[in-house]
Amino acid sequence: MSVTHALLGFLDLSPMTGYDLKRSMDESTQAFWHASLSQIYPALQRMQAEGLVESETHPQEGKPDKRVYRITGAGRSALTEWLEEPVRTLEPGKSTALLKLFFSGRLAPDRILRHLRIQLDLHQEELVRLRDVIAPAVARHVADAGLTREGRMWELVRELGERCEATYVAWLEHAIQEIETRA
Amino acid sequence: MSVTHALLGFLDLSPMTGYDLKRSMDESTQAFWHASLSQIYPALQRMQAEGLVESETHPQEGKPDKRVYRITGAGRSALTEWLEEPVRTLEPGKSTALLKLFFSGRLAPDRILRHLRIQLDLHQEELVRLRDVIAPAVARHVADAGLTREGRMWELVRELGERCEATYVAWLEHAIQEIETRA
DNA sequence: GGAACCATGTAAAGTGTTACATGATTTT
DNA sequence: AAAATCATGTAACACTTTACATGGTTCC
Repeated sequence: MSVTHALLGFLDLSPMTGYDLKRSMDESTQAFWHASLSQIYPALQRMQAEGLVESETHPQEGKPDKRVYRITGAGRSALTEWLEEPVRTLEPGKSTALLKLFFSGRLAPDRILRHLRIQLDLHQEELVRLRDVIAPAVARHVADAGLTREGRMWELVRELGERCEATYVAWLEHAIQEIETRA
Repeated sequence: MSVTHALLGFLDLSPMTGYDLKRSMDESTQAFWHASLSQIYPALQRMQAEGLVESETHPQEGKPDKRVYRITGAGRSALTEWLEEPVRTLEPGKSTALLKLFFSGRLAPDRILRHLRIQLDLHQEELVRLRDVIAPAVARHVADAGLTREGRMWELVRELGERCEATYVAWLEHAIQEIETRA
C-alpha cells in the first residue's frame, strides 16, 4: 500500500490535516499519484496505530475539529527506507482513452475524430496548467521555503509532465490529421 | 469494470481462450491496459452469465480442457456502446518511480542517479521493444489478416507509445546530467 | 439562492493482486 | 534437472471508488 508513502512524503515537508494532504496531492503529484479523502482518512488512522505519524486535535467552531498529523521518527525511517529502494520494473498504466482508440477500427472516422478532439482539448489544458500554473508555483515555493533540493526534484518531475503532455498533444494532432486525410 | 470491455474488444477480433486473451494483451495493450489470468477467468464467467460471450469446450489430453470464448450479439452491442462514448476527463495514472523522485530531495545524489539509471535502462528497453518487436508485429498482423482499419489504430497507438518512451528516455538523460553536474 | 470550500469520517461495493492447486509438454 | 509454456481455476487479501452523513462559511 503506497498511499502510506505518499502521505509520509508530504508530512515530512510539514504537518498537515487529511484535507491539506488531499489538496497538496491535487496541486502537485496529481498526474502520477493521487488519492481520495475516503482513502486518506482511514490511512492516516492506520498509520497512527502503526506509529508512523502522530496527531493533535485543534478544536474549531462550526466545523469538525481539525486533526493535524505530524510524521514521527519511525515514519521518517519508513519513508527513507522506501525512497532508497529503487523501482526495478516498468509499471504499466491504464488509459481508457487509448484502449478505446485501440479497438476503434470499426467506428466511423468522424466519431473517432470527435473523441480525439476531446482528448486534444484535455491535454492542451493540462499542458497550459503545467506551464502557467505549476511551474511558477514550484518556483515560488522554492523561493519562499528555501527547499532547494526538494524544489529541484519537483521541477524535474514537472518538466517530464510538460514534455509528455507536449508529446501527447503533438501525437493527437498527428493522429487527427492522419484520420482526416485518409477518411 | 473495464476488463470486460478490453476482453470484448479482443474477442470481437476472434474467438479465444482466457489464456490467449492474456497473451494478446501482453503483446499489444500491455503498456496502457493489462489484466492478470486470475482476473480474466472469473470475468469471462461473469460475462457469459450476462450473455456477452458464449463458450465451447475443446477436450485435450494431459492439459485442462480448452474453453474458447466467442462474443455474442449482445456483447458486440455493449462493445459498440462503450466505444462510442468519449472519454471526457484526464485519467491520472500512478507511477511509483515518479512519486519517489518527487520526494527524493533528501536522498544522496548518487542514490538518485542510481535509481534514474535503472529507469533509463527499463525505458530504453521498452523503446526498443516498441520499435523492433511491436512495429513489425503490427505490420505483419495487418498484412496477414487484412485488418486495415484496425491496423491503422494499432499503429497510431504504438506510435504514441514510441513517442512517449522517447520523450521519457530523453528526459531521464537530461535529469541524470542535471544531477551529475549540480551534485 | 446555489455552488464551492472547509473538515471529518463510515459503509458498501467494486476492482485487482498474490498465493494456492494441478499437471503434462517443451525448451534450455 | 530446471524453467518455461500451456491451461484452468479458487481463495484470501489488498486497495480504490462511490455513496452516505453532517454542517457552517464564503464566494458568485
